[in-house]
Amino acid sequence: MAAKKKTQFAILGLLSWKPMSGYDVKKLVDVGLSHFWNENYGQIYPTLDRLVADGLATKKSDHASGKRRRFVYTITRKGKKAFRTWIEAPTDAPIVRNELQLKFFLSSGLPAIDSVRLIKQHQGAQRAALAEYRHSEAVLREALQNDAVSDELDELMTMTGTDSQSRKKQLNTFYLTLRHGIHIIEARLAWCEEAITSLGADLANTET
Amino acid sequence: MAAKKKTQFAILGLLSWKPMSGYDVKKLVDVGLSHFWNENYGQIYPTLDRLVADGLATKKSDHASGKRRRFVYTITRKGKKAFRTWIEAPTDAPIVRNELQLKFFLSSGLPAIDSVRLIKQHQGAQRAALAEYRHSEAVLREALQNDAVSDELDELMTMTGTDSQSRKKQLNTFYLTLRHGIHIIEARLAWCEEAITSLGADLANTET
DNA sequence: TCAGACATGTAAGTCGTTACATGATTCA
DNA sequence: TGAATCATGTAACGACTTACATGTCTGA
Repeated sequence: MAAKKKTQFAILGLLSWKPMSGYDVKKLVDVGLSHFWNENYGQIYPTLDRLVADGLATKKSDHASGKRRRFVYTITRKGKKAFRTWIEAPTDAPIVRNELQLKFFLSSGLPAIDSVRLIKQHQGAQRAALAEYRHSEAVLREALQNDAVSDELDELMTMTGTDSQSRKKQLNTFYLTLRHGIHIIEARLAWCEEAITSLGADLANTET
Repeated sequence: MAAKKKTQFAILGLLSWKPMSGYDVKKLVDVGLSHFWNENYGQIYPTLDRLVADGLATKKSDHASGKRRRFVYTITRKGKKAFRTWIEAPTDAPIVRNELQLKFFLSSGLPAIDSVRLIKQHQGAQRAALAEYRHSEAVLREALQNDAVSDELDELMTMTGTDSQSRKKQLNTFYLTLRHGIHIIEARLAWCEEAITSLGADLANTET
């Protein structure tokens, strides 16, 4: 029939940390999961309502005291159970749609110089991403070593609802998740170097 | 409104090598692009018809001489132009949906031992994939060095319609594409090691 | 003969993106 | 006062997956 409703579990997992709104969900996904996951409002709000319909979460208006209207979703016991079941179920292999690789593969009939141009653009984007990740890595590493979070991190920790006991564990999870992103980007950059060298040799052979 | 019709260009790119059927398209995608792309029949056949409707390809019955019924699609001049335009257009960043990373990130509230189990399963799957890739790598490397393709490869080269002049270039593209997959899998495995070590230290700290 | 590969297609349902629509609050 | 951020949602349109449906040919 159809796919696996992973959006539901992703949101359920975030709610298992702390009750939050659709807006909070979006922000946390963007900040914490962006290099291997993404969700958008068009998915999030309907999914939250569905979670409620399925009894996995409850919806409460948090509109009091002259504040903005805001709906906070809280995971139920049934929701926690469903989340645990999902965690323990077999995990699908990573799904990747890499347009650069697709273009590179398909453009084998074109001059090598075109492929090199393609790869160099990609290389630039990956280097920029790496620089950002390296910054976050430094911030997290410092927090882990000094056992004290910076202002920058404090907001994130508040959003996740982490209490002080589990803070270090949560930080380490963030750190390791980021390390995964760094490993992947470095792998892509290593490939760029290798491919450019290989195609450069081609160019030298055919053009001299 | 909606997404970018990359399936169309992926198929167009394959047709730019050689006229082929929907079945051929599926096989080539599975063999050559599987670690960074996938298509299925439910996409392929409608897309091929759409390509024809848009004047980017033509459809011919290849049903003669007691053979099976078979429809072969041929790229048109307009199709080639559209393909070139796509190649030269800005390339989207890779899109990844990594369920393992998602689970790992979300399960930070669970005991470290659960995370370790999760990662070890993933590690096993990645090791198996690496072994397969290593085999293909050896086959391709040999073909490149000896300038002679094995039987195993010959079928692939026939499918792609490569003539003898561009054969070496085509082989090198296959090789580099595969190298990308190997870089990525190695990065994932390196992360697994790192994460298990880190979580192992946690376990030692909290359980002794 | 019979399994496996060849070959084409549809139906149903979900996923996912983008644009649109609307409005409140905060802070410089 | 006006830009940025907070906040919620819908509509339209593809994209994507899976199961189903059907039939042929080849080679062990």
